[in-house]
Amino acid sequence: MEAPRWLDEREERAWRGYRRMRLLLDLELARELTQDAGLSEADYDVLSDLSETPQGRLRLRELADRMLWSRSRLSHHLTRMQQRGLVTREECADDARGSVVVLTPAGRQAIESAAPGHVAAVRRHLIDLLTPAEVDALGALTHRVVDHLAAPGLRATRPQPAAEA
Amino acid sequence: MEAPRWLDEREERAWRGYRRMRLLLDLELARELTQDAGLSEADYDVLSDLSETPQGRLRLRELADRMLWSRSRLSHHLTRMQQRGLVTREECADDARGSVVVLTPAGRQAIESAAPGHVAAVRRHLIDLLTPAEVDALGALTHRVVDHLAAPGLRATRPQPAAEA
DNA sequence: GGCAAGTCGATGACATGTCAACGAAAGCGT
DNA sequence: ACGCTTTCGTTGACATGTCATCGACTTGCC
Repeated sequence: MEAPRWLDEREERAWRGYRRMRLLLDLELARELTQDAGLSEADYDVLSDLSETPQGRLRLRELADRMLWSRSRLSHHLTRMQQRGLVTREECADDARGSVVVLTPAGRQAIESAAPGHVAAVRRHLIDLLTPAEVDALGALTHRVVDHLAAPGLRATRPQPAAEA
Repeated sequence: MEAPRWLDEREERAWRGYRRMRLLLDLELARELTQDAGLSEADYDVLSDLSETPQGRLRLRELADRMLWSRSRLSHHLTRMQQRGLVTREECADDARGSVVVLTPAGRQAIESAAPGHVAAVRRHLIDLLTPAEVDALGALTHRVVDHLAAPGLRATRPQPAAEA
């Protein structure tokens, strides 16, 4: 504790690079997505997860867990998306407390027309800039960090982080 | 357009891993920072950049550029930090339009007592989980992406509206 | 000098995210 | 059957970030 191990030059470079990439990459991807498809990244993620299910429907809780979002955040966001006609809410048959989020035709249309451009942007600004070895390294490293954060005895205050399959 | 090149399995793994890491790592670092030092990540970054200057003072514009923040965002945030006594604003001698952000003693105290814990958290949740080769790879890859985003004729380098022909 | 254009920073309106609290409905143990 | 606890989703208050705009000042050009 007394003697903090500061980051050495290479570690510092990696850490600063990561933070700066996060900022700029997000900004650019969000900008293109808004411009080309009229969606925010949050919208895209919601629609994307929904469209990956056979019916285009998910329990709100299930969707929140998959996205690692708080239910509050998802609920607020769905309200806004609902007003734009991208999704609807239905009552849940098995559990009268719950509700089911349902992709509307407009919502499916939106994600299907947005996806190719978005994937292309991810390629152009990230994936295609990396060597195959770097892609693998990034995959390995990020998953290790995620497992570390999701697994150990952290939590304490937040009943939030849900592990997933 | 017509034939989007979707991500293959390894690319998908890297991309999803990155996004998930970003979410969880940010959440955890912010949580610890708030709990241990009463600072948000934004606060930390502002104080950190300020404390790296000899005088602990910077033009607002200069600080915004370093952080890649919009001036609006910085101005709003400084107002809040000012109310908490972490920084003050002074008029700029050379340019009557501008103002200078100044680190207060309380602000310096805050960053100095927060830094060791924060660096330790960055190590614990990221750096120390990586091999030296991965640290270098992450440094290389992120800088390449950042250069790509900042360099080309892609309109704005910063959150500043650029003229478009 | 004087005017047009650009830069600086602040601000208000608004979009989005967090947090704590709530009512309703399951679940659980007895 | 009955309470106690937990889970579900919503909500309101608030923190934060974005965007457009403004007034003040500087700069460039004639």
